[in-house]
Amino acid sequence: MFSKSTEYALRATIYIARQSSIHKKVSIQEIAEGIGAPKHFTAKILQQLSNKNAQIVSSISGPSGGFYITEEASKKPIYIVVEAMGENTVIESCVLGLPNCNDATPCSMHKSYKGIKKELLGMFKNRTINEVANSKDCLTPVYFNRNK
Amino acid sequence: MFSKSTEYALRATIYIARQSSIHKKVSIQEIAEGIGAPKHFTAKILQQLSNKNAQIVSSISGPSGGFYITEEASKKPIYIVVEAMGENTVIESCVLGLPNCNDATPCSMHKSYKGIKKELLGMFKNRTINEVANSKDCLTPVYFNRNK
DNA sequence: ATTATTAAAGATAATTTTGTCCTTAATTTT
DNA sequence: AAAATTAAGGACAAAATTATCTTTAATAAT
Repeated sequence: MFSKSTEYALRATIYIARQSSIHKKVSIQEIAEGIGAPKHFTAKILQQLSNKNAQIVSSISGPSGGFYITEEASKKPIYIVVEAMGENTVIESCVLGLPNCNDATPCSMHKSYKGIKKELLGMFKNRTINEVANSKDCLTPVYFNRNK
Repeated sequence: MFSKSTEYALRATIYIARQSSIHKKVSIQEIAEGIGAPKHFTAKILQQLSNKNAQIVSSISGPSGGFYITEEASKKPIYIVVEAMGENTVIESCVLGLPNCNDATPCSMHKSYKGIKKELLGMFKNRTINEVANSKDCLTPVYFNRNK
């Protein structure tokens, strides 16, 4: 569904948010290992998530530094991560990739996809980063990288 | 959601099915123009859809030749197109891309995504190629490439 | 038979995505 | 102040995806 970049972005955000909720900052090293993603590639993604436009994750250099997410940011919908990675179109556009598909001039799948798209969008827009990160639905202690 | 290849594959299949339902064969040229995809790339995709494993579209070389879909094939679910392109995982796997995510060891989004995934899968598995191609939901005479 | 038309197949190229490496800057600890 | 630790940023490389081009094979019409 999403690109690797966006998958990593979501996983990283959730990982950091979990640690931040117990007031822990985490290093790129730890994040990368925790989410099962290449270290330097993870670094690049974290830059995108922390830049001026996105401001989803925060960071501090130097020893005892690392990444964290403010309480304010963690109250925003998880959707902003997808948006920051520029992949909100994945959820919002036509299944057949038609640029001119809409309610007025629908493609063959438009009607059946419309409701699903709405739910999909809701899944990202109606749940905050914090809610997702600390979801009770996910009972396992370590979320990612279990098979390492 | 899907790669360009799969989008083109779905569009091409629908386009051919529509023409086949009025007993018309169509050339690569016509298909490519009709769906708004590069000609030679479309040809490659049609090869994938017509090969021994897939057998979704049929073709005949030479003048008055072209592509068509048999009545039998058009009764199969549109899902087989996605499958032939090797992208059924897009619909069937974890949103976060975790290989070990399942009901027993769910990721943070698993529960909320589960129902959506089921609907998404149903959209492709419960509708035949013919149903999608000749859907009454789509009223516009030309499905694709309207802005050319 | 020859020519024209069409798909099949293979080679190559461009672009995008993914991944790695190295240097620099910031910050803390000693 | 010096050393150590961490993120930031830029350059580069590998792989995958998307796109193009050329030749060959099949088939029909002339």
